[in-house]
Amino acid sequence: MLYGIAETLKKNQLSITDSRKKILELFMRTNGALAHADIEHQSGTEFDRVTIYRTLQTFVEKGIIHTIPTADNSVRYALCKDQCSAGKHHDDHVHFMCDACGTTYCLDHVVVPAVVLPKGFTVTQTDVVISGTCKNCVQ
Amino acid sequence: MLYGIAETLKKNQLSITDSRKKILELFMRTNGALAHADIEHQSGTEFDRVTIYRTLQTFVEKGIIHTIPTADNSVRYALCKDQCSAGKHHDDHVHFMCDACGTTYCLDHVVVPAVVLPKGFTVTQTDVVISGTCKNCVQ
DNA sequence: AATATTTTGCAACAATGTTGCATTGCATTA
DNA sequence: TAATGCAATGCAACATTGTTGCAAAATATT
Repeated sequence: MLYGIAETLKKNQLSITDSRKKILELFMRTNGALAHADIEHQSGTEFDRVTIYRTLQTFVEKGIIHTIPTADNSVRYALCKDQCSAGKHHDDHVHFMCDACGTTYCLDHVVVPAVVLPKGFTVTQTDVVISGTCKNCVQ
Repeated sequence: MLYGIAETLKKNQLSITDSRKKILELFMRTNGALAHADIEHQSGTEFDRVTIYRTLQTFVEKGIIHTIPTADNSVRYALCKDQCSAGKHHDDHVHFMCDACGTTYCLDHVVVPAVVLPKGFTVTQTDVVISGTCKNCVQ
């Protein structure tokens, strides 16, 4: 992680509040992606559900985190790397979701191969979503 | 489309009912993918919401339709081609969702490039989700 | 046509997400 | 560092989406 918590919030012109610090910290401590429910549980009853929703929204808008499409259409969020900027997220991104444990990985070092589209289609974002068994769940 | 409506239902050992016929017909008439809401609107007040949910579930289980992961995590369904079988869906699939009109296309003829994963990861399904502007929305 | 099986609709509920508004907390400036 | 302005929070209420149990209706089977 290149920036600290307070630093990241300041850089994005966000007030430094307890909920934002805690939620951002949670993302920085977590290797994979988080669902809203994960955050709600892990932060206890400390914050209102609405605050968590709004915080996640804000983080997405600022390009601090991004949403991950999953095969089961559950909403998950993960920290963005540097190439993310507000509004415009990663153009290429491989995500892996384990069918067994549900952990979602950002495989940033895996190269997304170029896809050739029919004429008339313009690409703004390519997501590769892989489901399967992760290294911790293979026996 | 290779099979007719009644034929498809029979083949999958499903009773032929009004809701199933109507919903399957809707999918066959539609080029892109459908969200639950689309189906609810297009079939009017004819069927109960619950019936639509259950019909979609059944179709997914039988391999008649499949769900499509989208960048905005909305749930969409589309007809499966022949290679789909119950439980085991397409291994490779490119979907395109237009940011402008929301239409979701199954680009079956577009080849999904192989992705090399780190050791210990086993793949069961690869989805490529592309967002952008479709051929009807480019000016 | 009669019976067995499946599917449907209703009601109730659970989970997820959104909005408005008063209160609280943060940041700014003097 | 105290006072002020602005932004974020919590609460309540609501909207949407999805699920479950069960009696009634429709379909399939004999």
